Amino acid sequence: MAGPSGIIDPSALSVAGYSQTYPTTPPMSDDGRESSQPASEQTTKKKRKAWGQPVPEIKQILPPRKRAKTAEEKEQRKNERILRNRRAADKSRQRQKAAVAELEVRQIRIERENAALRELLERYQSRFGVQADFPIPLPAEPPLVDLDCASTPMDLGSTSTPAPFTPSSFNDTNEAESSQPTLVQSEHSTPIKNESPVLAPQLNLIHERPEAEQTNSHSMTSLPGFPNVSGLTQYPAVVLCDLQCQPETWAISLPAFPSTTKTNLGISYLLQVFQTLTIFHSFSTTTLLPMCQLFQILAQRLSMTSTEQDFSSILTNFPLIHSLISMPSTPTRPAVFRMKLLSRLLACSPHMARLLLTATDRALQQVVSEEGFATDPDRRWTWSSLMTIKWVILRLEREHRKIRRQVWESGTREDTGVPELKVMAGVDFGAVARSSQLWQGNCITSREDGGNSWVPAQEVH
DNA sequence: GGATTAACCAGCTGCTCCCG
DNA sequence: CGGGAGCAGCTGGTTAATCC
Repeated sequence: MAGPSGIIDPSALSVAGYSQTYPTTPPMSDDGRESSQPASEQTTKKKRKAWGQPVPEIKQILPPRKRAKTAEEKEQRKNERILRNRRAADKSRQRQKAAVAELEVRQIRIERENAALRELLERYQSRFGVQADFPIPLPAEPPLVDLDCASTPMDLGSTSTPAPFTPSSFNDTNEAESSQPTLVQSEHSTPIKNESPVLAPQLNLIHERPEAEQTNSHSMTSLPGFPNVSGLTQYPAVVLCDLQCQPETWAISLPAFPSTTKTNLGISYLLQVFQTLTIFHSFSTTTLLPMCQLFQILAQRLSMTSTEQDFSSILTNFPLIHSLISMPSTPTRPAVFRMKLLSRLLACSPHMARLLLTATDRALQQVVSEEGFATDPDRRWTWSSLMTIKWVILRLEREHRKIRRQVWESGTREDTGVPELKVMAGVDFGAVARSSQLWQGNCITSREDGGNSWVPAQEVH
């Protein structure tokens, strides 16, 4: 066998390893099958040698690439070739087995991951309900793609299950265009619903249409962490008014295979399914779970009982909050700053402004302390964005205090309604007014207790 | 010295044989 | 009968030998 340097390793050519396997006498002469062949057949069809023929011992080592001249050298080349070929065939089959084993392991792994993701999806659907046009997953036990039989991956999609997952939906240009973020102000009548492609349609908990509220009213209130208290418990959901996105943006369905192709599509199909599930899994872990966590915090009336744990969660999920409030411009859309979303977020809790300001400060420290701040345009944008958020929080909190004061004063006068103040653009007057009414009792109680548990954020800072 | 030729080589695969 | 293993043939790349 020729090594890397082209020198034949005599030990590699040794037939000692085969001496026990091969009989000393060729079986060809023993079984007589060779001799029983007609002469004409032997001449027309080349007869293979008997199985396990011994290879003669290598007498001399021929230099590599040196042409065999004599018959003896040619015979030796032939024998060397036989030995090399035996090893090569063995190696090839080992590789083949390893490849099959790897595919089997991969299949098991994908199936397990698929099951886990299905379970996760079911949990989300049981929590947030199922939207009619949201993709329905494949059956819990999808039929395995049998490459040997006539069934093709296409058959999987031809079941009665509607709208299976397909990554191809991500490539739908129309949908992609329709989901382009466009707005800054989060008004109801604006296409703001398209602004947050990072959010799943399952998060469309509170609809602005009464009928939609009725149909989905169970989704949020059925959660253990979302007590069914009208008013305050809706604020986290109200925040979501900004976050709604078109369900079709997230229509995930499995790729449609050309019906004519039947070979090797099973593995390709599995890989695509795996890719889709990975995308969904990433989305779940990076966005859905943090969002869910945030909403639970907001729903648990952190207004009066803000804890270190709440702050820790806000801090942990601050990048997500940041990305929802402020998005840099892209070649396809201008920069977005969701002022109204921030206003609604602050209206969720009297502590929210303080928590957000602290989280913003920490984020600012982190951005500035990292190396390359001055040269990295992305980091500079983050810094300016955080500074903007900080300034807006302070401005909004000032406006919110005006509104709260107005609400409380009108409440003490037992007026029938709260006259709308002239407030800064971007302030969600309604959300702040409603939250103020809800907190009023608690704050009064706190004051009566002689405590000073609630202090407006701006007074804290 | 460049072009051509043929041996060499590795890898793969269908066929066949052998064995448990 | 299924699986392991060897043989033969094929393919594509490399390289020594040969020719002009």
